Amino acid sequence: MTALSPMAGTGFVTALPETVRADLLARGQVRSFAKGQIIQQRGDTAKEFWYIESGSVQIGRYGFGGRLTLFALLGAGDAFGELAFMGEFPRTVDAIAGSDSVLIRIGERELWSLMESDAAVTRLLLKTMALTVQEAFDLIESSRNLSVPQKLAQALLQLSGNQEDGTQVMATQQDLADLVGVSRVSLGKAMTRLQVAGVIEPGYGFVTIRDRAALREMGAG
Amino acid sequence: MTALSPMAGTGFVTALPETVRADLLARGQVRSFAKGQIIQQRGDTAKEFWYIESGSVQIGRYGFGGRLTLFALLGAGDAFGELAFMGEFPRTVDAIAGSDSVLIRIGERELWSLMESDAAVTRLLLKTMALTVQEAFDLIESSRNLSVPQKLAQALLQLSGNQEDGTQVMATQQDLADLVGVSRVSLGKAMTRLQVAGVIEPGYGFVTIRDRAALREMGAG
DNA sequence: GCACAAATGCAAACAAGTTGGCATTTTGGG
DNA sequence: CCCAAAATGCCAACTTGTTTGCATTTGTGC
Repeated sequence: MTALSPMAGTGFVTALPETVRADLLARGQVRSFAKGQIIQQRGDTAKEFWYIESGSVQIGRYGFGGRLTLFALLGAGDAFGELAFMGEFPRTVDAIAGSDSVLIRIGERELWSLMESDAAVTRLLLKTMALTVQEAFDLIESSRNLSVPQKLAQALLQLSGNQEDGTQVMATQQDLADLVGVSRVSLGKAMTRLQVAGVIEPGYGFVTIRDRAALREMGAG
Repeated sequence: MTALSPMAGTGFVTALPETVRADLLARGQVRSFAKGQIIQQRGDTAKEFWYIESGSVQIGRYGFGGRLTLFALLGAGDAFGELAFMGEFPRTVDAIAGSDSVLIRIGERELWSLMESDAAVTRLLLKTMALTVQEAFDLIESSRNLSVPQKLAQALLQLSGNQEDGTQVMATQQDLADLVGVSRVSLGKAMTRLQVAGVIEPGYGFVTIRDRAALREMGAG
């Protein structure tokens, strides 16, 4: 049911005051995307800002030889697209619908006008981006210093958000492998290790979180 | 002579209009740091913003077992500290003087007031942070998909800024290893490979860039 | 110029992940 | 209910990088 991410939970939109949030979403347009459909591509000059109403979105880059580097798996309540918007350069990441999804598209004009009318929006945007940088640093640090099981534990922790034990994280082993940055084989092995430790239970296209506390334990040094 | 970085060159301060820049620096206080001295530490609640007048600064994290993960080697003209400032959370990275350095400290109040008096400053800050995120993503992508020689080539390219061939990058192999995220042994091997290819010339505490074009070539896929 | 610290070079044993290939299981659509 | 596609399990050879330890070179301060 859940599909959040290492970069999710910054919750820019959900952190907005309710009136502003409603205003923003009211100005947006609803768009549907089928699983696997491309929402944005590297090089696109469009500057929309997206809010995920339902479904999930993969943020990453298709590289050399079809190789995929995922930076985040976003879920309902998350937003993305602020980078090209703020940075004033073309999109530098691809976004693909991870499942059938409904997004709300907020145009450049709408967001700018909102920023001008409410300073809190700007400040929140800055804060959100600062958090994104920190999380990117976390990703780099763990990718360098942790073992695959540890990285998997961390990824699963964040993917499962703050849900209680028993939640299912909807992601295939390939998804997780692309996210963690290892081969499917290595990810499978790590999965088995977490399973025998009793902290997770692998499924077909999902993973059941059995023991978040233990998972947190394993993810640390 | 040069000591820039993977995250440098965003040049927030230097990109400011000259009058604004002078104003900002005038409001700051000059501070000197000896090589190896700690400028800021994880967990610090201070929110200063720093501008590097001369010298170099290492941005990273000391982890488990004294292990160091470097995110950037900054040089004169670079600025840092905007993350804790914007994000409103304690420092999440350590900053250490890589050599004897002179920094200009800009307090929280000064930066806020400047942001309020000039909207361009805010916009530039947003743009700078967006760039930082992109560069962090680049780091993640290359750390996953490139070989050590390729990563070293990229690091050296950025460390050497836009200087012409023949510049020296002031960094030890250990520095570069921490930056690239590999052991010193592996870095040494990669160094040798770039050397026999004729693109660089290793020194004692520095590396001479012989052929930037070829270096760029090697850094790509 | 000498002593000592810092930086580099090197080598073998070891650890971790990748690749490529194939078998098996599960799911969902007709 | 069956079939094709998707997802998972597994294996062996291979590649890459780490670790440990020590030798050598280079620079610096007295």
